[in-house]
Amino acid sequence: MAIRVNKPRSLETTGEIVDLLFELVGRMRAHLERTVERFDLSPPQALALLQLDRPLPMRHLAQHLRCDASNVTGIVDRLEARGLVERRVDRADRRIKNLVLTRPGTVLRARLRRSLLQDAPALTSLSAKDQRALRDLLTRALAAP
Amino acid sequence: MAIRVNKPRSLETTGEIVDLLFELVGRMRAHLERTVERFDLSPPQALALLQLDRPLPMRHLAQHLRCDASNVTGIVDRLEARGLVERRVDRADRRIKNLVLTRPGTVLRARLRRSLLQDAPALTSLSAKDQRALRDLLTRALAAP
DNA sequence: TATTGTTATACTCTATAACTATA
DNA sequence: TATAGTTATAGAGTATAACAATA
Repeated sequence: MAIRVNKPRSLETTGEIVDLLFELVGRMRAHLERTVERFDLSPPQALALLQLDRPLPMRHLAQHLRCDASNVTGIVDRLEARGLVERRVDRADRRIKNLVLTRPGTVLRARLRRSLLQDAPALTSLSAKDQRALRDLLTRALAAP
Repeated sequence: MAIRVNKPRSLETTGEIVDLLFELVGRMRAHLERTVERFDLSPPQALALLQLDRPLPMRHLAQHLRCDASNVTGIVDRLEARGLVERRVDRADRRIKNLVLTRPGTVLRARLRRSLLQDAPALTSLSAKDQRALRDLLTRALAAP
C-alpha cells in the first residue's frame, strides 16, 4: 500500500474556489432579496415557488429547501392564501399532500425566474461558452458520489 | 439601432447554473454545520474566524459577512472570551477596533480551514485541472463590473 | 409501529434604533 | 455633523416535540 497522506489536489485551489463561491453566493442572495421584494414574496416563499416546477409533497419540498418540514407549513400557507399553490391530497397515500402551482402561480413563478436570471450577478458577465463550461464543471462535481 | 430583445446568452443555461449552485451551496452549508460543531463554534463564529486572515475593523468584518455591524459585537465577544481574537484600538482612528487573531486563534483557524477544505463536498471530486478551470471561470465571472 | 403534515414553543440569527466615544 | 462600535429590543427563520390522520 502506497504511503500517500495528501491527495495531489491542492487545498490552496480548493480554498480559492470556496472563497469565490462565498462571494458569488453573497451577491446572489442580495440579488434575490432585492428581486423578491418586487414580487411581494419573502425569500423562503420565493425559493419554494421556484422549486415547484412539478408537483411535490410537502416533505420533499422541505428536503429541497433543506429545512424542517414544520417550516414548510407556514410558507405554503401564505402561498396558498394568495392563490399561487394548492394542496392536493395524494390518492395513493392520503397522508401526503402534493403541492401544485395554480395558473397564477405558474405565471408568477415564470416571471420571478426570468427576473432572477436576466440579471443574475456575475453569471451574466460570462460568455455563452464560459457559461456552458461552468455548467459542465458543476455538473461533474455534483455527479460524483 | 438593431432590434435585439434578448442577449445571445441563454437563460436556460443560466438557470441550470443557478440550480447547480443552489445544490452545491446546500451541501457545503451542511458540511460547514457538521464541521464547526466539532470545533465548538457556531457557523457565524466560524465564518468570522475564517475571514480573519488579516487584521480587520469590526465594520469591515460585518461587510464581509454581509450582516449588520451590531451582530458582529456578539460574535466577536464569544471569540474573544475564548481567547481566539483580540480587539485592538486603532492608533490612527481611536473609534476603530481592529480584530486580530491570537496565537491560539491562528492555530484554530488553520485547523478549521483544513478540515473544511479537505473534504469539501463535490469540489474534492474534481481533478486538479478541473478545479483550476472552475477557479478561473469564477474569477472571471466576479471580476467583471 | 412508522410516516405525513400540523401545531405550539423556544432558540438563533438578524436588523433597527438609541446611545457613547471619537473624529 | 458624521462615523465606529455597543446595547436593547423586536422580528424573521428555524428546529424540536407532541399530536392527528393515515399507512
